[in-house]
Amino acid sequence: MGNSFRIESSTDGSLARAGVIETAHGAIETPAFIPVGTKATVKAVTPEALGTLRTQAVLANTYHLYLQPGPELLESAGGLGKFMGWHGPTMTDSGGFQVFSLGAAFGKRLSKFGNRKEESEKIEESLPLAKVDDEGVTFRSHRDGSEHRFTPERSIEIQHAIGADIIFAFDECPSPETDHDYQREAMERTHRWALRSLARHKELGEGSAGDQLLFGIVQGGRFEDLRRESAKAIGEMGFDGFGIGGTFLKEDMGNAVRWVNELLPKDKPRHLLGIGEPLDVLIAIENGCDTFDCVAPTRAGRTGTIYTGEGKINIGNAKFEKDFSALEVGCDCYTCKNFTRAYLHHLFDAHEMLAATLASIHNLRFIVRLVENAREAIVRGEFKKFSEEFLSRYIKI
RNA sequence: GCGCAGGUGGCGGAGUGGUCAAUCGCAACAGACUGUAAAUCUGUCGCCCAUUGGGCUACGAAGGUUCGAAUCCUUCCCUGCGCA
Repeated sequence: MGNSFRIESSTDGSLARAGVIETAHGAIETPAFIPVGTKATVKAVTPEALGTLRTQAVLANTYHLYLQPGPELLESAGGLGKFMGWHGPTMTDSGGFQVFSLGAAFGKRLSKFGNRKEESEKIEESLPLAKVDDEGVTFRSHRDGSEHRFTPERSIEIQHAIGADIIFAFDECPSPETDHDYQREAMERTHRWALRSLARHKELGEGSAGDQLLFGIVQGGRFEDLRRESAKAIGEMGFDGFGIGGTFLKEDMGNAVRWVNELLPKDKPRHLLGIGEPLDVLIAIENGCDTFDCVAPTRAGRTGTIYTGEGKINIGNAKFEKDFSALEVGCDCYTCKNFTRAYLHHLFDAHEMLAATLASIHNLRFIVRLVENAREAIVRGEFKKFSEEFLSRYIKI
């Protein structure tokens, strides 16, 4: 596997860098925000619109596509991109995150970020749908309860069938509530799984056309020793790039990412998994990440939260009923150029499907543009200044 | 005019002597959402103070029975259906 990544510029004083990842379906100029299209669709947004808002790649999910419509179907369709009508680069997550979301997090209000305040609300216990052992993970389908088993090998096989340009090693994503001991155990297991993922990838000829890039995933939670150990181990295994996975406390994310990126090989791309609020993206870039995927822009958009330069607004609020200005004045997205806050308010109020589409388009464009601007700033050598200017305006309302 | 069925919080609709400021749904108001179990979830939702809690006014209106009434009785008003 030749190197498919080159750095165009990097800044002094931070780990931020601008580069290009070459894939079989085109280049990704980094840093880049990658929208999530779990089930081979970025919810509510057409591929055409994704192109217009200058999305560079889409990330789908192995677990979901495996359950529906199944890897065989995707393979006969000519691969993920062709199937979904998206002709740019694609990625698939390995299913490792579902170890968490269907496991420890199942039935609880738990996200990638831990809560420093123990909001110990009594949460009704529900049986997890995922169980980890050293060999792999046994899942129960969230759709029909049927039992399925993922191993690192199986995940890679499925990802080969799905055919995304960048695929990920199968990992265990532990809960933010787990302690150092368990984080170590999960990390070590993830390392073993990484080697197995890599081995299976090679056996299969590195992708059907030999052109799938495999990224290894760093774990270690919020613990510095584990993060560094994981970065070192995964970094030496010979992956085409890296994913930074796992969970942390909100305020520790920047550190966790920095610990890792100080040690990962500089000449390979680093993808921060599942991060994507505007502030977090800037922190990630500053600390050396090249790409990030996140459901936040689309999920928030679908549920009425709109990103603006001054922070997030909830468009359903009564105060927007007669606000005939754009969602964000000066925004170059389709939604802002053609519709008003009052109209979006009405669409949400009326539960119209177009609400989700227009809001998702805006939020995606907002964050894609933020990252585009960050890239330009890196190239100019002014990332720090750019970031500070953005932060000074972007207040959490 | 007679007969029957009804009148409950913004709306729909439970409740038919005490644990009822009143199930539930909708609407309203607000919040959350970070590798998507998500076009989802949570909270508030008579009025006034309060942290747990307390006070007040309420189930068409007015009287009455009862220790106690949204629930029982009387009269009145209104609505729907049927018959004249």
